[in-house]
Amino acid sequence: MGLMDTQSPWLDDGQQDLWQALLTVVIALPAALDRQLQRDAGISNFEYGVLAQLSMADEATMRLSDLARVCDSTQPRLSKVMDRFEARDWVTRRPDPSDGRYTLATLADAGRQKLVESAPEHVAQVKRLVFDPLSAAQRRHLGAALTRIAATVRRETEGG
Amino acid sequence: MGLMDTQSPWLDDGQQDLWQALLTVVIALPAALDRQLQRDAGISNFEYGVLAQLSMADEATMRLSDLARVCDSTQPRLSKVMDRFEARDWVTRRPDPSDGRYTLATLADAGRQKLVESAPEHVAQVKRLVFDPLSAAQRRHLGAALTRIAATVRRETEGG
DNA sequence: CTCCTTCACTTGCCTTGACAAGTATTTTCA
DNA sequence: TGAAAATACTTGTCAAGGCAAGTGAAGGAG
Repeated sequence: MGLMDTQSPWLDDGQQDLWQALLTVVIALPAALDRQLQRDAGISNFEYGVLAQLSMADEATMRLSDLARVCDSTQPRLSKVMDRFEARDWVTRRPDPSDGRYTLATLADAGRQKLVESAPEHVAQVKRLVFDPLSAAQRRHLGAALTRIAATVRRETEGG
Repeated sequence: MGLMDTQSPWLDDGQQDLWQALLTVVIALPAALDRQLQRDAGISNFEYGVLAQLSMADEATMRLSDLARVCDSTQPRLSKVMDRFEARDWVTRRPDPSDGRYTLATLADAGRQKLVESAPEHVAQVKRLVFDPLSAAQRRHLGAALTRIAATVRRETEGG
């Protein structure tokens, strides 16, 4: 992480290849996930993530602000998704008894059922697109590198 | 790439970590790039990519359909961006003499100037967020893994 | 106790992007 | 040769998401 890393205003050839591949992945991968979920389950990748995160929480219940953070979402975006989910009885909302400013969201039975229905094909798609092309060693390396980048981007998003 | 890879309907713990990091990167990284470019240059990451791809082409000229493909874009999306660019004299459009169905886009001087102005801070941001956190070996591994995933996703997008 | 600030969430306006239909040009084939 | 199909791009319509302003609740100063 010396000076050279940020000094030259251009990327060298090897960096260009990495960068182009990363651009393709960050653009085309979410689109591919959205297509599969939209086709098979009628929900977006983001909506799936909201259901999945809620399902993993204690009592299947979270504060909306926490849910927004783990879903990499803004509050207005999550708010509108929760409107749709509540209309379909996939979740319930109620004020947090311990602090009326917070809102607690709980995954309802119909929402859990939707998630369980959607999961197998979605997980299979993730494995096809991300895990199957890689060896076990490549997966380890990829995980390590992405974890570092994700941490850096998170710092930038929150603090910067 | 044995049966186990696609058979079980769930991800194991190591896969979960990789997957969560990848989700963060594909969502938060484009957002961080957009913020920087919007703030410093008044353009989106996608618009920067269009200018950059055009600038690298022979004679700074490409068919719109080719440009859309290398930018991972649909045709309507690119069409509207070209409307804005043409209004600012950043590009010119004309029918391809060899086949009037194609449209050739050429980067104009003002467009190249905008790109050159915007590039240093943008490239620095890319280096900060993506390259600086990694060792040289990690960069090689990441590039190899992403190239494989990108190829798989591209096949899915085009053929599937 | 009252007012002000802070905090969490929601609402309204606007831009962006996707999909489908429309237009213009070239190719195909009877 | 002339109508039909294919190709490349543009336009129209609609939903999704970002930002700023609005609402309601909790803490703090006077």
